[in-house]
Parts: sequence; C-alpha cells; structure tokens
Amino acid sequence: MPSEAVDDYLKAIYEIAGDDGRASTASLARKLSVAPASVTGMLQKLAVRNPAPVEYEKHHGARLSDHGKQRALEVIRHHRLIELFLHRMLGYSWDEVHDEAERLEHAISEQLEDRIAERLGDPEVDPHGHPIPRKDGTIPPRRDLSLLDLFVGAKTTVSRVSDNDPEILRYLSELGITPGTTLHLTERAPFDGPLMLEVGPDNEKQVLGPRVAGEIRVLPPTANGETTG
Amino acid sequence: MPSEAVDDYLKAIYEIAGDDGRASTASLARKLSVAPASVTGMLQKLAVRNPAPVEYEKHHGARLSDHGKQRALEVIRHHRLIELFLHRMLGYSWDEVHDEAERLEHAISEQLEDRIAERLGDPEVDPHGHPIPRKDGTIPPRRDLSLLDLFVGAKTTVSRVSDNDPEILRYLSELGITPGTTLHLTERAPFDGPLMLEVGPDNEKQVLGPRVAGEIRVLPPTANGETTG
DNA sequence: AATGTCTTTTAGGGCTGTCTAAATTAAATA
DNA sequence: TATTTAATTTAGACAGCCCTAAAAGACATT
Repeated sequence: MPSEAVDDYLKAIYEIAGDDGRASTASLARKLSVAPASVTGMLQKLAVRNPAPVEYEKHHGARLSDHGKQRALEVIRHHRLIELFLHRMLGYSWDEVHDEAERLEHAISEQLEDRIAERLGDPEVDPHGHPIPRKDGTIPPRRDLSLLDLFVGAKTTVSRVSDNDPEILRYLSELGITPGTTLHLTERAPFDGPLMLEVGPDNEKQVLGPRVAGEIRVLPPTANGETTG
Repeated sequence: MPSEAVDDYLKAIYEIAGDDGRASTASLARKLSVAPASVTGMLQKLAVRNPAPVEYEKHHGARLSDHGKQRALEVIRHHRLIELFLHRMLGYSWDEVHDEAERLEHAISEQLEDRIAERLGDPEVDPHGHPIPRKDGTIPPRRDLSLLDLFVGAKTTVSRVSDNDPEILRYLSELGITPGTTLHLTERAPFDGPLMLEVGPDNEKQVLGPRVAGEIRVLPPTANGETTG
C-alpha cells in the first residue's frame, strides 16, 4: 500500500488536474505545503514504480495513470465518508470535519470503510455536497456550475461548497448557505464585483464577494428559475 | 507530538513493564516486531529528549518517566475508546477491533477522542474488559486475578481477557467466555494441566488449556463462591 | 532572435526509523 | 573463578521524504 505521503500526492494531482489531467509542480507544491524540489523528486520516483501511479514528463507536470486515479478516488472516498460520518454520527459541524478526515482517511481499513458506508446508507454526497466516489471508482453524477457563472435573475439551489477553508465554511454557515439552500441571484456588480442574493425560504438579502462565491456551486437553473436534479 | 513509532514504543514499555517498571530491549523488540538493535537506538534517542519520555540505562532496559507514562496512557485511552466504539456503534466483533484501533489510535484528535467518549457515556472498560484510562491519567480501579490463580471450587465472573490474539478471542467466543460470563472452576489437572470449568448460566462443561486460561482474568471470588465487584 | 522572468530540475544534505554484522557486557554454569 | 551462552550495544548503511542553493529550461516580450 502507498504511504500517506504518496496518497496525498495522488489526491492532490486528482484535485488539481483540469481537462488535460495534468498538475504542475508548482501547484502541487502549493497544495501540499512542500518545496517544489520535493515535488519533482517524488514525481520522478512515482513514475518509475511498478505499477506506476503517475506519468511524468520533465517540465510538463504529472498525470495520474488509471492505477493512480483508482487509488486517488479510494482515498477521496475515505475522506468524504469520514466527513459525513463525523457530521452525522458525532455532531461535527461542517467546518470541523475536513482536518479530522484528512488524517483518518489514511488509517481506516476496507472493512471500516464498508461499515461506515453501510451505517450511512451508502451516501452519495458529503456534508459539503461533494460526491462520494463509489467502490468501483465511478462517481455519482452531479451537474452543477459555479455560482459565478449564474445569470442574474436565476433561482437555484446550492449543490456544494469547497471544503478546504474552515473560515469560509463558518462564514457561509452564518449566512445560512449550505448544500440544499435556495438562492436567488438578484444582481451582480461588474468587474468581479459582489453578488446580491436572496437566501433560503425567507429570502434574506445577502451580499457575497467573488472569492466566496467562487467556492459555491449550484444546480443548473431552468429558464423560469426552477432547479433540476 | 511524538511520532507514531515513538508512541508505539511508549505503549509497549507500559504494557511490558512489571513491578519495577522496566522493559528489556529483547521484549520490546519482540513486541514491536523490530530488531533489538533498533530498540537500543530508539531508547537512546528518547532518553535524551526534552522532556524525556523514558529513562534508559545501558543493559538494564527502559522505564517510562512520568511524562512518558502520561503519553502512553493517552494512547491506550485512544485505543480502548476506539475499540469500544467500533464494537458498539459499528458492529465489530471483539476479535476484530484490535487491529483497526491500532492504526486509528494515532490519527484521532483530542476533539474526536472527547466526542467518542461522550457518545459512549464515558465508559470505564473496553470490549475485552480492560480499563480505559481517564483523561487525567488515572485508571478506573479493577481488582482481578488470573484464572490460573483461582482455587478449585471457586465461582467467579470473567473480568477481562487479553486483546492481542484474535484467534484466542474467537475461540473464547465459541466457548461463550466473555467479560461478565460466570465461571465455576471444578477441577485442575496438575503440572500446568487443563482446567475443567462450568461456564455461564447453563453451566456448560468446558476444558481449557493453560495457555488460554492465562489470557483470562476473573473477579476475586469470595469464600462461598460468590463474586465481588 | 535576444533578454529577462518564472518554473522546474539537479545537486547535495538532513532527519527518522529501520536493518545486519560485529563487538561487548552480563548472567549462568561448570 | 573461569568459561560459555545469551542479551545488548556499537558501527555502518539504507529507504523515504523533506530541505536549500544553484543550474537549466520554458516562455513572454521586446
């Protein structure tokens, strides 16, 4: 089994990778809080393993092999199942679960993974709305878009929020914005300006900066403002 | 915070230590599945840390300092809380909990420790009957003795069993012997021979070899065969 | 096409925790 | 007490993962 460090690299590559599936040395170094030189060293080692979890080309970053992707998804499955478990069974708030899960994801067995999943009724999303990869490596489909890409006037529902920053999560909690919350985008200031929203069943008016809005994803609105999915 | 390896050493010293509080190099090597030379090296390093978790004298093994003992108890508290949690909340059988807890004990935060304890109602013993150290480092008292030290004719109750060997635990399960089970020692063959027992409410007759019996501890019987505690 | 900047890689180390082989010390026995 | 045996320690090395400093490559701009 891969070491914790290796699993962290695979997860990071998966999370950073865009359409071409590549993650740059610098972005990995940032994400993992490690010097760029350390990333280079690790990628070189991983690329010559057998089976190799990553493909690596000098100066062109890393890409996960099928094998590496499988492993990354398994670790992410662990992470999200644990987050949900802590939230549902042990009263953790959604801004507390990430750090705890970050350590536990490396320590649980297949057996514990299975029992947690069973206990939670084979859930499809974690407390932040992120899909939980299935055991077979497929991901429950979820069509959503960034709140930033929403057109003015749209009514929709929060699908998920980024789970990395507890500060932002606490802030969103205060605003009453969690997965499932309804939103009505009433106005958007130009030049990456703030968004005006009506939030939840009471249509509370809130103003959201673009950095925070970028962490929120919503279900695709229909023409008349209703949401699908 | 100490590394996992260090925590494992401290726990091992605590568990091996007898009356004088010492654990030999060889016994630690055996318990930790590590070469004796590795133990020597680690003990030397630990002894010069500040604060030092162990006192070490060449050729005379290691002893925990107050500081080290505190840490060992904390790790053991984690271990036993996790064992009980897996047993009660996730349907683990008592022979399955040890290995899982062995990894998780290093990964949980203070916060998670507290919530688990709370969820379980601040329990005093784990599924094998071992006392769970309290947060302040004290240990719930429990007067018991080895089944091997019981006099013939005594009636008593199982207090706890060793948790290291899943095979033995499964065997004891089959025999219906778990913490709380009543026992009547009817006969003992000489020269470390087997023990004849009547087990449980139905007084099922069972024969137990001395190696297995040595893993079982029982409450002190009173003169007439009743048990205290 | 040359320059300068930014990214990435190479080179050389460090720390932790492990190992084997050889040397030493302690304990048991003659 | 001398000798043998068993336990322990020293010496030297290695794997994994990290670091800094310096060199090299990629890329945008002039």
